[in-house]
Amino acid sequence: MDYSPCISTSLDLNIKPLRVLDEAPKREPQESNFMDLGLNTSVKEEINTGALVEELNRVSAENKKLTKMLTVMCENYNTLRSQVVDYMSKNADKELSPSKKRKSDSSNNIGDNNVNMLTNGASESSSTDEDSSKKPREEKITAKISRVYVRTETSDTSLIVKDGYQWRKYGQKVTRDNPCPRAYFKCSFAPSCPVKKKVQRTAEDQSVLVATYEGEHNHPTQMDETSGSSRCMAIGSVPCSTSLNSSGPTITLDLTKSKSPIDSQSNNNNNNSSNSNKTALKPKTESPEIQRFLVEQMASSLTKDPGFTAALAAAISGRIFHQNLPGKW
DNA sequence: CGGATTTGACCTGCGC
DNA sequence: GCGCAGGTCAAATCCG
Repeated sequence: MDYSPCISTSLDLNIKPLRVLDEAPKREPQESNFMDLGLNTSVKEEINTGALVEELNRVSAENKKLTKMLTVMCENYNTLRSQVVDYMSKNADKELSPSKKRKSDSSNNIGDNNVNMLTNGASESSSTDEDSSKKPREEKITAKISRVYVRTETSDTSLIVKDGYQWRKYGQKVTRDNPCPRAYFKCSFAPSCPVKKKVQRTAEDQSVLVATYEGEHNHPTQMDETSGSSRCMAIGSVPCSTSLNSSGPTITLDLTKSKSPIDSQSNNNNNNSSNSNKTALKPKTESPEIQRFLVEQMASSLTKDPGFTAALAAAISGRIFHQNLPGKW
């Protein structure tokens, strides 16, 4: 994942309404009052323009610097995340290879078993054949298996993984290799939906729930039902949702919240459209059109906000004003 | 009262 | 064939 190319971090501060650059000669009368230092108009304007250009260069250099810092941060985040993914994969292999595992089980977790975990959210997916021994052969082949790791509060004893679907618990069992009970769920949102889910805490870290999904939903999520086909509840204002559907996981980041991006992405599983081994845990990489749309939405939200534009105008004019006063800044 | 959850019994597949 | 373990069923129970 690479966030930096997705969104340009350069601020396109459209300060035209302020008329400080291209319309400096047409300054308002009151504007000249506080800068009248006895110089003639053309000299003053020259000085002001030069100062503005200088300031603009400075701000754009600062902007570049911040962009670079953000890129570095993203890279560091990616590196750390991949380390976590590796670590979890190793742990999952260990956990799922007891000596007396059933034949079908032990063969499942070799190979394309992508397991991921986020520190506080959910994650991941893969297509494995896990737990398929009970099913007829054709189901074994076609059933899509994915696994999601969800970190919960240790005090939270419920085996509930919120993923946008409605589940009905039909059984619970204590398994041999894990003292924590495993809960069995069926999708109850659509009566004909064949999807099943197993949820169990990991033996190593009981704050981590492992949800194993089996099959494909033949219906939309509840969120899809209530808000149309859009998986994002409000792209322009308060965007954030996570959901699963038959075509794969959907992650929408809520940029208005202070939580870390990690918290906002979850349930990145069920890449059912393909059986190939996927790199899990990617936030949904939208098409360039959608990315552009999101950026435009953000920009328009900001520019339409009178408070923001007023504050921006005040800040810029304030800095310009102060720069023309010696001893300040 | 109806839907969801719990839980013991039963079923099925696998290893020995 | 037997025993074990995981998965499912369904009656009992809970809860809003």
